[in-house]
Amino acid sequence: MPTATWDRLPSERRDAVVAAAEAEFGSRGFSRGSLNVIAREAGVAKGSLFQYFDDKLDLFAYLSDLASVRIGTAMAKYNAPLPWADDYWGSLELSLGAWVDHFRDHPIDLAMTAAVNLEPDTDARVAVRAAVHPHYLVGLRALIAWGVGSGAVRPDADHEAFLALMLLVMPHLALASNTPGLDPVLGLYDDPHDGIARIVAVCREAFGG
Amino acid sequence: MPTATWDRLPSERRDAVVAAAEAEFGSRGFSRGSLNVIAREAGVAKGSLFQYFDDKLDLFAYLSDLASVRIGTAMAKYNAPLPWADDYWGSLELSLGAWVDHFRDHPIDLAMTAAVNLEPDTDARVAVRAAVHPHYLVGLRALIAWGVGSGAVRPDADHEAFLALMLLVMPHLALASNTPGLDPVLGLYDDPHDGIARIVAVCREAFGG
Amino acid sequence: MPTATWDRLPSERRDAVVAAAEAEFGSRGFSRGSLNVIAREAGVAKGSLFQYFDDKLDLFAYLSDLASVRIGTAMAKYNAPLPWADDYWGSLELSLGAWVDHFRDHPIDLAMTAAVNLEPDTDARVAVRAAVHPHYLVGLRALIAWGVGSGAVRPDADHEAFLALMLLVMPHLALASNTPGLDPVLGLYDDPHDGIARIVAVCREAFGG
Amino acid sequence: MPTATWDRLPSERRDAVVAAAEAEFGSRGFSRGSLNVIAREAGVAKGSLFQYFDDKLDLFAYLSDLASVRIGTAMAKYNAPLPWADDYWGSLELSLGAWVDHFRDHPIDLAMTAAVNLEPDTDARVAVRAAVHPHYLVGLRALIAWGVGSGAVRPDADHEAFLALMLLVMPHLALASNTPGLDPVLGLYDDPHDGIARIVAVCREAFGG
DNA sequence: GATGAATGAGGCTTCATTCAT
DNA sequence: CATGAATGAAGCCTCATTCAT
Repeated sequence: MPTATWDRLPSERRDAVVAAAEAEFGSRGFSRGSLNVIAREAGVAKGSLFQYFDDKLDLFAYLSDLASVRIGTAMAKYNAPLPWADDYWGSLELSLGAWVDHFRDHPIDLAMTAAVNLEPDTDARVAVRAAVHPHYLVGLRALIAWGVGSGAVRPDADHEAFLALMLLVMPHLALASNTPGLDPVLGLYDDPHDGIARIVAVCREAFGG
Repeated sequence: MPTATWDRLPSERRDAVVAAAEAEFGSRGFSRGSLNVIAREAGVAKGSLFQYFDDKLDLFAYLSDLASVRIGTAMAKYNAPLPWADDYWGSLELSLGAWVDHFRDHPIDLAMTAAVNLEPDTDARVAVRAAVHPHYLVGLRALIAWGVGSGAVRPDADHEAFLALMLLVMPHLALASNTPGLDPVLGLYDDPHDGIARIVAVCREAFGG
Repeated sequence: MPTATWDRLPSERRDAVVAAAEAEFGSRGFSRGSLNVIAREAGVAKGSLFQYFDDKLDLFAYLSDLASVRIGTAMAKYNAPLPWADDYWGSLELSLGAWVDHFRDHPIDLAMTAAVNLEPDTDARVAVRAAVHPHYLVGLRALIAWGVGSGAVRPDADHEAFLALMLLVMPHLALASNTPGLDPVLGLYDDPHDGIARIVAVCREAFGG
Repeated sequence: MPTATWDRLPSERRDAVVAAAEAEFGSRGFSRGSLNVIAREAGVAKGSLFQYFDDKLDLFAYLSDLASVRIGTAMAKYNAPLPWADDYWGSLELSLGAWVDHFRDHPIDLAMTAAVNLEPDTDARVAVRAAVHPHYLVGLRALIAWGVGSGAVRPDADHEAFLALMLLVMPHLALASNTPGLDPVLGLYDDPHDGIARIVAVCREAFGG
């Protein structure tokens, strides 16, 4: 989505734009975020942004993409050494714990996730999620496949429903564990790991062998 | 919340403002909705709106409140005649179907739900959810109690997790069934009722007797 | 086309906006004319212009309308005392002379006529001419009817072609008589009245009895 | 006019620039035409355009020149085989028909004609017409001379007025036949050839033998 | 208590031109 | 001689809010 010009840019310039845009969109969301502010903070002319990206949405989609790749990479690294074959549900619990910790430690990723999931403009929300969903789906399908392979997930369980559930739960987990007041029931903000354990237990009942 | 002036107003005037505001916010969302349009459609001076409400957000919060009462009442009416005792999971499926249909038929309620759940300003989001969650929780706790009472929900199941799940799923169901692109897995937008059936089946596996 | 707000405005404010807009559009044309400049020169907030007119084109169309009414009124006054019945072609010549003199004496009308006829943006040009043509046509049809009534114009002449010719010739006359270099043949800029006489003679040959 | 660099250029490069520029100005007009687009379509760096031409207007003037030569050549070719001596007015009608058709089939020539005739900047308009008028006049004087020679045009008719009329009518014919809304009387846009016939008939009455 | 005109900052986007490489 | 990134002024337009009447 960025233009060829963007790719040829010196990396300091790219970094300045990315940092300014993440800060702005992270704190004000997509539709309230301002390109004026981004350009000013990045020390870049307003017009330059339009040499790099088609429009505001294009820039935001690019940042969403960056964030989801970053998140995906981190999670892959967390997931790799886990004993999925031996203890699938335990591994899932550890993985979701790492997921929550990642967002605690990477406020920019948290902010971008919030911006993507909370965008109030319908069109923008749909567009941006369409860009991000595939990334999530790839990772989640693999995760479910491991469960099926190891026998921990019943072959006749509704795997797509499992997928849909995770797609709904994971962003919620990220946000609710790091923002007070979003989850009045499980207390995710105060102690995410207990809530995670209970959620995994539910999944095990529903989809386990 | 509305000023004293608002309460002293002739009810036709109040109704005109509410109708115009719901139509505008319902079709364009909160941030894109325009007070100019609302005033014009209500046949009221722009300045008058500011004698009734502190600002745009205040007006919107008032409408949110109206909507959650309206939604709660409608659902209570839907739920009352269902055979919860005889067929709990079937009733739950019917109830969620009615839930989705309600939002399909009441775009204003949909818009309010979207705005409440998608508010990008963290503080505002937390505050507005704090106001709305209790309404939901009351209804959902009752619903779960019926399940336990009828034996359909296992006594030793994690009832709080069930509650938390429903609190997450229901707004998602309302939005994803009525907005394209939010659910890439179950196809809720194209055929909500199939997705609902699968979700209920998952709950039954997880919490059923 | 102006809003109701415009009509309720104090006349000094209206006059200021009209004067600024005529100066700007007259000197720079429609598409190069700037609303920023107009607002600044009129001593009015940028946003106010949009309370008075739907958009830039709406404002320009209004000014065109004003100018054509002004021109039409002036011409009607010139035409009234002329001896159309006794000496049609002589009267036509005098009338066209007055037409040219009017634009010499009213540079704003000249500038607006230029702006309407020379607008380079196709859509704007079409829209603006559509607003102005009817005014011209009413006057010209009357003028031709007098010729037919007096017997000076042959009943079987192509009256519509006469009309089309006048519609083409008159703006050209106005511009070419008051701008050097537009008419390299008849010398309208140096001595409009000789050129007019020759044009009327052509019409007499073509449409006369 | 082009720089010396332009003349030293490989002809493919020149052709690419000319083709891209004609396409852009042809479809979007002078003021809305974009040098960015031209450079991109021509496969040439933006900066290069400024090594070939002083500025946007210089490039456009060059294209205008190309176009008027092209138009003149095309019309000479159309006119040559027509039976001017035997049927002057019929030939004129055919010639004007071909004129209109040429512009229908060559939108770039149409755009150039529009830009030349509609240039809103007074000085630029005068200058560019001064460059183009001589081309027209040579052709038109020849055309009128044929009429006089064949006896179709009265020797004592006002030949200069005929010339001036054609100079006014021909660009109008080109534009009005190919742009809706410019001619509300004769319907040139819908059926140019009927309008042309009526115009020629008028000329015949006015100047014919 | 109602009105509605005025405000003006701010929104996104375009583009001819420059100039260092 | 070609390149193309950077510029930044300027474009039109929106809108919540104020305040004098």
